Amino acid sequence: MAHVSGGSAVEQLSPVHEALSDVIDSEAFVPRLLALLSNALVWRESMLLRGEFGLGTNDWRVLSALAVRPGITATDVSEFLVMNKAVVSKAVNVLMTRNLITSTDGPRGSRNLFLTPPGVEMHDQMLPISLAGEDILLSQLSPAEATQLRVLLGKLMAQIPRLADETT
Amino acid sequence: MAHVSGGSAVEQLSPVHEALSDVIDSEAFVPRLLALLSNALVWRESMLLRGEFGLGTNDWRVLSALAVRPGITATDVSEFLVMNKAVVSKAVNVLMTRNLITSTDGPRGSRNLFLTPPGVEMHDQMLPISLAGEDILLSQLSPAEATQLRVLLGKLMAQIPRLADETT
DNA sequence: GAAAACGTGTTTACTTATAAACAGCCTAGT
DNA sequence: ACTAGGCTGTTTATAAGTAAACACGTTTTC
Repeated sequence: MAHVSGGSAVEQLSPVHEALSDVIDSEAFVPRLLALLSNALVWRESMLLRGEFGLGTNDWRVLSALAVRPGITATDVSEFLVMNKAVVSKAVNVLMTRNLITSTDGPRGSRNLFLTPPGVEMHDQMLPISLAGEDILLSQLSPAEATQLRVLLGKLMAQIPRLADETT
Repeated sequence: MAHVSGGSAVEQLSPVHEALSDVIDSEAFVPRLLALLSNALVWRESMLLRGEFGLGTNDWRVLSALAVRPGITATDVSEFLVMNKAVVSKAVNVLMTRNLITSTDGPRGSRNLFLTPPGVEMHDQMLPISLAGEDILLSQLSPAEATQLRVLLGKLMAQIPRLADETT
């Protein structure tokens, strides 16, 4: 082991601490697994959508929201997708410019958003790409396992409010 | 339903398309669940660590890597944590400035990184916060379920290379 | 009916992430 | 020895995300 110059250093933690912190970056630490999986999915989707359609993941998310909930407002999209208002605003701008969505004036200065026919076409082309991500990820799971995974993740989702509470 | 002004719009997709795209933002779509869970965890950890110690999640990640692998280089940390080189470089800078880590000169102009005693102390204070995130998330799972979750996520992890391959 | 409060969406300033270019150093080959 | 290439880690430029401030119009409230 190299000589330590310019200050004291610790080359070995106590066994207890090492055992604990070993977990953090191991394959057993769920938060790390979730982060790596999510990052890989987003990265893939971003690459494919940008490359083939010149749209970002946020644009795609908004487009997909309007496919399911035609006529909702930007604020609704923001809540529905758990997405920042500014991000939605920019995505709406992009989609408007490319004539993929239109809007009608709603109450209180709001605007109801709709897909245009080209928007529907674009949506139909993007959707399979997005769905394929899940297919690839789950391809080694049996149907029963896939179901169980969703059940377990659902239970985890229920704990999100407790994570947020802790910071207050 | 409001009148559509300034262009044609589509208020309703075909049943087939609607049924498909409905999945994307539903509780059954695994990529979305993973993203929401991961974001919530990172958000919580970021808030707590920044608030209590003035360090970001990247600083913490690097610190934890050095606790498990004392003496590794910045490049090693980058690979170990699947983290951008630039991010590691900045984190190392922060940690150096605060005397939480030291370095010794290694081969080829590399530097071996070590925790200092204050770094170990900081690590011991931060670790429980990080571990608590997982505890909260898994708190409604039985031990058997928790194990199964890790197994399933492990199978998903094995598919990450296939996600990356698709973009080439 | 004027003033305050609210809800809409946009803009701004700031932070963070990403990838490519870069400079320095060592090694290897000729 | 001297050049070419391959490492290290840093810097830079660009893109993306975040939160607060903002402007505008519409309700309320007195």
